[in-house]
Amino acid sequence: MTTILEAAERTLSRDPAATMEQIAEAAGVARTTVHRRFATREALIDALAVWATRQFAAAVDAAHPDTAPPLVALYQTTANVLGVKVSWGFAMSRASSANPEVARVHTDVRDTCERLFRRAREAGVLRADVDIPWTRRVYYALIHEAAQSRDEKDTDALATLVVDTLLRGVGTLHPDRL
Amino acid sequence: MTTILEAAERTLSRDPAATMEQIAEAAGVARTTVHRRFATREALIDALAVWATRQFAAAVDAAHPDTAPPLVALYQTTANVLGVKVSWGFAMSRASSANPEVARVHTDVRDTCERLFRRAREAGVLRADVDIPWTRRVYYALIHEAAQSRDEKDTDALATLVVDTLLRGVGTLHPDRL
DNA sequence: CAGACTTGCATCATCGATGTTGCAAGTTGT
DNA sequence: ACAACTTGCAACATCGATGATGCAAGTCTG
Repeated sequence: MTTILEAAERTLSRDPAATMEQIAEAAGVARTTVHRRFATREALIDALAVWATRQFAAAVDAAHPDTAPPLVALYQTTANVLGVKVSWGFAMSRASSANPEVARVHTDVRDTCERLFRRAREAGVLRADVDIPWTRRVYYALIHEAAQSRDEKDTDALATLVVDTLLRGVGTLHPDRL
Repeated sequence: MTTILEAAERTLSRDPAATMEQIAEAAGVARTTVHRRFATREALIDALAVWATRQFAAAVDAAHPDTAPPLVALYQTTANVLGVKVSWGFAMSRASSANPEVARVHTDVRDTCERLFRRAREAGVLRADVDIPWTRRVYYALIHEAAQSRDEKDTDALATLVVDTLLRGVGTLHPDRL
């Protein structure tokens, strides 16, 4: 059951157009067996998205993004999300899914994320002039990029790298002086 | 001729799995006409990639990334590349193309980019401890993200945003103090 | 105007992926 | 050992996309 979902994730993250045959092969079962559990290809991808999205929601939740101090929350959320994203990269990329539960979680997380950044800005962690939606998009992009280096570093190191890069950038210029 | 390529870009950037039919429709011609110019779908995408890649190479070249002062080169390259990427986003995403010319340009640009960042680091524009490949990946991701906001801002404003975010991040923390 | 060329349209063949079903063999639980 | 369930396999039907072709109508050029 989850064997097939894991195989689908592995296969589809390499090639989003992979066939049911390839997925079945990766799972070590016959194609008809896959079809017995998931009537259509769409149903399979949907189930995959739901499965990963629940873990995503749990990961965000566990970081207390609305209550912990902004910097702590940011780091913790990043680490938790990276943990999920490394294993479920394809499934999590299906943010604009037809499935209402999946769509809901993603917009909720997006809102939570922007709330967190607003708190961070008010706390003086972010500069007063930064644009919140842009900040969120950059943050997502950094997480995505970091998740591609699954093999090189562990989740905590990656989270540090992401937060560090997001807050300080890579330059030497002092924030007040540019 | 370029009409079809432009239509293909428009259509495929919205849906990478779009059919020849949809592309033809977007170009305002019959599907058979498309097939007369481009024998196969693959050939069409290849031609599209080549076309965009040449503009990409020219855009990078025009910014003198190897000779201008690092910060100037970085800004100029960003602006030029954004100009191309906004119009040819799909075609430029085909970096790992089977076509040797396309592949060549992309690896060349990648190298040029890392050289530029190394120069910037030596000039003290980047911190001494930053990882060059990671910096480049973040830079690419920022450009990609900025290119999605085609409508909201002009290329120059986007380039400023990208370079600014890359160098300073969004936080208040002083680089030396974290 | 005449010839060369391009286009649209209708048609056809092919192919790969999807989804279904029946059956035999194997596994699991009692 | 027996019943219920699951799996693999083979076969089949269907569908959409791709690619090819012939022909008639239109455009452009000399």
